[in-house]
Amino acid sequence: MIDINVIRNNPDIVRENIKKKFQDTKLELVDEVIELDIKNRKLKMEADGLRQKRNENSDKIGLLYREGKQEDAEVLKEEVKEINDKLIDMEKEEVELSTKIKEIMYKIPNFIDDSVPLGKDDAENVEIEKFGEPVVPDYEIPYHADIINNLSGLDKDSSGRTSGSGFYYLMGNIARLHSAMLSYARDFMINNGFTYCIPPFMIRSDVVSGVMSFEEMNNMMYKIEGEDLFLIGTSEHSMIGKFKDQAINENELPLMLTSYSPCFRKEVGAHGIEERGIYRVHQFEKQEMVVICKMEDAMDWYNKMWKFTVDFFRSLDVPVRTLECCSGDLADLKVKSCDIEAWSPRQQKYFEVGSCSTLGDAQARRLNIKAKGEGGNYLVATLNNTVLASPRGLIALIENNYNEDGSINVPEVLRPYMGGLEIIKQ
RNA sequence: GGAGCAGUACUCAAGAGGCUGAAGAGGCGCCCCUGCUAAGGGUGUAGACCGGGAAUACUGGUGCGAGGGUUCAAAUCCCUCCUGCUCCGCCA
Repeated sequence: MIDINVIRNNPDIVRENIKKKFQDTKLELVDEVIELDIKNRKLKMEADGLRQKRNENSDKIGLLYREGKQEDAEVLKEEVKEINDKLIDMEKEEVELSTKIKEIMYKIPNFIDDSVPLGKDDAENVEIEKFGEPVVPDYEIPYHADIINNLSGLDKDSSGRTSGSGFYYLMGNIARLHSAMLSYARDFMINNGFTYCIPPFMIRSDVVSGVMSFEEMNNMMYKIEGEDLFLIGTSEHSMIGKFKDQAINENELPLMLTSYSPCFRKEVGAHGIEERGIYRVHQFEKQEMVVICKMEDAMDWYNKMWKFTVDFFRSLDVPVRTLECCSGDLADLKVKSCDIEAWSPRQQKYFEVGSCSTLGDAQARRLNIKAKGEGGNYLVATLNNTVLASPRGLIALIENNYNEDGSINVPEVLRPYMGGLEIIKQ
């Protein structure tokens, strides 16, 4: 969500931004919202004038009553009644107009950063940098689900019976490895100065609509029946929602938070859930990082944040690369975003394990998150990034630490979390 | 889930239909005094959001947990909801 003042004063740069995102069908929204905005302000001026008159008269009525001039008061009462009659329709229109304006403003994409590569869709995302040698062993790496299965670490038959497709039972040392990774990810971020946080796993609809677009909401979020509650798709939702309608003391910025949560996603849309294994699932667990900072610091933080994830995976000896989201693939709220992809020696390509984004002040504007400074309040920037999402991260780890005999090496940093175990084998 | 109480500005808190944008205190700003000291006196300070305006001038509107309602007029009366506290019930 961008500032409507920009549309008032400089609609061309808004149009240009829409074009850069290949959303030409949204161009007409700019003119539409300009027109509605003019109407709205004109109406507000008129209505404010009437309200002023009403307030003045009401005060007078009070005075007249005290002076015992009942009759004069009655005359004024009638006058105010007339004003109120006029206001009924006007106020209804005010609500309609501002609702429409808000709807359109929600649809107009946030300004992308100048550095974002232009492109239509994910096919045009750009590899930025590789970290670590993408090793291809001279033996074949089986499909991740088969590796885990052979180590008695996965039971999808049972989860199918209890919960349907898209769920899993992780078992034994594999389950422990999954938890070890998450614990390590938590400590990794704590050691980098972040504050650990366990948020609510359900949030209300007003928070949901503040942190994501409408389509995302439909495709991702599970709603609790009979309640105004949704299961979170990522802890970013509750972590950003935490600050809804808050004015944070300027000297507390930047807020550096790392949160753990299970994540629930419907995965409706392009890919669906039909994939075998545990790559695309309805439920996973994630260690997330969230930063709230001043707008001018956002880009620095963005660059620090994706680097944390790279460092994290490198500390597990998993080769990764960063893939920058092109303009057309960038969600409407985002200023800039990149995926962290891990190397898959089986597929001999990289696959997504995390995503780092700066939303600028778009989320803050939607949710009314401000900083309290000396010169007044101002909107903050919000950023989020995955440290580790598992089972996806688990898959990366397993493939890259797979031995020809079917066993898996436990990376050194994880051994303290595994009771010293060095290798997982049959 | 049941019962009771409460939600006012940075904080505490008064207010119980109009004279309340909101007493008082703390805090904070400034000034003064001072050997009796984690001190005294004086004085000032009210936010936020949306409009008009070149404007940091001036000005209108909104606003006392949220949303409705009654009224010429609502922090104040009524309804619904949310949140917190206390008690009961239930339960990891």
